[in-house]
Amino acid sequence: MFTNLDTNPEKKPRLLGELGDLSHAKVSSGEFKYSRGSEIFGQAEPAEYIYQVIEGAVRSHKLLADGRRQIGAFHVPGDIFGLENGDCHRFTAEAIVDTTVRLIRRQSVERAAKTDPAMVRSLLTMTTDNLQHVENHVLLLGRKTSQERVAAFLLEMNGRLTAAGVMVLPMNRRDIADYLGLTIETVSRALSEFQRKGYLRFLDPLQRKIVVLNAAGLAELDR
Amino acid sequence: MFTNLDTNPEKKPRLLGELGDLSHAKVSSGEFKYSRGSEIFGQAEPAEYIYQVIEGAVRSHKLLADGRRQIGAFHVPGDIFGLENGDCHRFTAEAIVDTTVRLIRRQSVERAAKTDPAMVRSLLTMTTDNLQHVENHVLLLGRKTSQERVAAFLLEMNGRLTAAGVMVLPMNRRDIADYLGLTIETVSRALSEFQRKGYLRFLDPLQRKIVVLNAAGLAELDR
DNA sequence: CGATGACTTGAACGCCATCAATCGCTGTGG
DNA sequence: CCACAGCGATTGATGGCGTTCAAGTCATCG
Repeated sequence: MFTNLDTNPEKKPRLLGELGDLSHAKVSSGEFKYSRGSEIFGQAEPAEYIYQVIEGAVRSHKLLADGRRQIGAFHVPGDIFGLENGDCHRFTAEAIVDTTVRLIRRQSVERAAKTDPAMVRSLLTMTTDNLQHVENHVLLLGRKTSQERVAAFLLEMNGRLTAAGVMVLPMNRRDIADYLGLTIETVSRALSEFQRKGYLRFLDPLQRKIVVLNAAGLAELDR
Repeated sequence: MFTNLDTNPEKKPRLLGELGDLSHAKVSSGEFKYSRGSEIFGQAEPAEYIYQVIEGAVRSHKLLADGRRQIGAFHVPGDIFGLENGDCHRFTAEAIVDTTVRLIRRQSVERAAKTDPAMVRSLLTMTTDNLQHVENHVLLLGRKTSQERVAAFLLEMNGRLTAAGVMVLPMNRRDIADYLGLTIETVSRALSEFQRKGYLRFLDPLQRKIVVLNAAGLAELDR
């Protein structure tokens, strides 16, 4: 699954390259800031823009009628989100911390796609990457134990937001729990267990700054 | 989620239309039969073909090292599966019953896509539909109770393979359980419970032929 | 300071998994 | 034809993993 065990991988993933495709073309784009906790778009709203995180972090989620929440993905700098083929957003997106995003008018992408086949290709590639992530998440949610889930989460985030050997999580335990289909207590217990095993170390009292000491050990647990 | 409550919907979903796009174009295709239980392609194998179910049923799954299985989707007549953007299959696909599929050389689709922008569009639409299904499944696996999962499954299948008011499930309880992230016993208990409530009726001793008597009741449970 | 929010830790509960027995049907061979 | 094995499914008993409920700690902020 998330087999990226590097402690210091390339910062910007290929999606930035993809947006390169979008941005150099004749598509209009601008920037916008969202403060911590604010909604960027809501589920079932018409999709007017496509977004790319410049700074900060975003979560995309679905809600059940009684408030149960499932987070589908976290978006960190470089990631594109809110890309829809249909007319409406299928998730609600919120800024986890103060966040700057680039906005691209969906209409202008559509227009560009009409004349530029490479653009449609690009959209297809991004959608497929997205699909692949969600498919792996289905396996995690359907069949993995709580420890395996938390280990997988750490490995995923370790690959995506580690700098100078330290991973700084922008999201709280509730967000993690709702991403992994668990409760905050279970997430907390798994993290404590990993610490006791010497797989990781916390650098701050809030325990959001994490050094992974034994990625192979975590990968062993994930499997 | 799966809000199709019709007991007798259009047999062939839009995907057939999509493949229409594929088949009328200059892409080579043929037919092939797989017997019950046989593998159509394996995870991580190079993707040489794209498939459409003509008759029968197919399951796509991922495995963990110790044998735990997660079924990502069931494919019934009209459905396309095995469509990859990358080089390799991300699931293993097996025939649930004796099954006839149409094979389309992936290469010929790729070639057609180079010259025909509508073809890429078509691929994008199919991938997006796929993505949407998996996104809903993530919510189900992450946050729904066992009864809600089974109810959602029944409603989904009711929309896809009901004829003359009767839904005939091609898959056994193990397949259903591995699709819903449950055990066969839990699936069985939920179905018995629904029968007791008068939401459905079994027509055969194997309890694969089902008449849904109260789809609204099931939808209530799903939510 | 007292209040609040994020996180951890402990104890008890409950949903679903596990283990096991049984039922009904199918196919096979004496 | 019947005995019997085998498969798929249901049903019951029990147990465990993760949830729920409840403190408790620590840091921040008014």
